[in-house]
Amino acid sequence: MNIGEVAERAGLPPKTIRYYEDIGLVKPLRDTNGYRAFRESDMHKLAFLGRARALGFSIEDCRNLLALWEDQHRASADVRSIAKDHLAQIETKIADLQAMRDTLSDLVQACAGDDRPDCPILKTLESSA
Amino acid sequence: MNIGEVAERAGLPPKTIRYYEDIGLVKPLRDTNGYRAFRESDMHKLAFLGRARALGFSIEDCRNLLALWEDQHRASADVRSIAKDHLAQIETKIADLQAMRDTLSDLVQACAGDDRPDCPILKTLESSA
DNA sequence: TCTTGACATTCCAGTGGCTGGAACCCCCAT
DNA sequence: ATGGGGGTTCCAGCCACTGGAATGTCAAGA
Repeated sequence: MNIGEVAERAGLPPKTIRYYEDIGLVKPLRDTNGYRAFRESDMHKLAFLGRARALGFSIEDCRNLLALWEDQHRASADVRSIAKDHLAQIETKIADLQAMRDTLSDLVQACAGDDRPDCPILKTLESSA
Repeated sequence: MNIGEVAERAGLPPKTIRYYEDIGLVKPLRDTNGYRAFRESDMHKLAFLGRARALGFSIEDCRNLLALWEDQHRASADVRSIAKDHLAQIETKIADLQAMRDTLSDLVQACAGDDRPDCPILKTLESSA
């Protein structure tokens, strides 16, 4: 399988796949012409990576998840722990963003948005958000 | 005012302030010894930037907000428009993160997290999230 | 006066996770 | 032979810093 087909099937851009090889996440074989030759197993790994990345896992998390996935003797606790940590980070991010949103939303509400210079948004940025 | 004091008062690391000068957001004077000499006005700009960044505005947004702030004849509509666009992006990010959180939360719930290899998290990553 | 230590300076490199682009090679159909 | 659509490599850039090295400056204490 060439990179184009894998890209199609895994739903990842070829560039990303090359990058993943670069950083050692997949190790496709090579045809005599130098083209990457992906096995089914490479495809599955890439699809796995695509899904993990879509859930926001970092590349390093993905690397670890992949290793656990391939390890028959893994403990599900290890997987769960990675996911839980990640979940906590996401919760934090959501909370941060919600705080921003609330503030911003108030400010946008309060601003007339006309052609006059008077602006509560700038006033707030000027001194204490 | 030296960079250390400004950093303290504006709540930004010295490195960040140097960076902001690099990209032209502030233009402090220089003492004869080569040290940056910040005026009160530089300090206020930096504090403004710190608050805008804390609300998640991009550097380019900050640049524009700063220009509007300094423009006596600005229209508040221009400020509001930047804030509204940014707000919309934040809403999108929140929604994305919430979707991730929901999925992850379900998966973490479903995973026993013991020493056995059976793991619904990996199963999901293996085929369709 | 000398030294120490806390400041300051510049410049280069790295972070994460790609993405764009240039310059080139390969293969198949016309 | 030619054209087009693959593939390859490598280098650079994105964003917003951050770390670190090598060096310079200043004020206070022995």
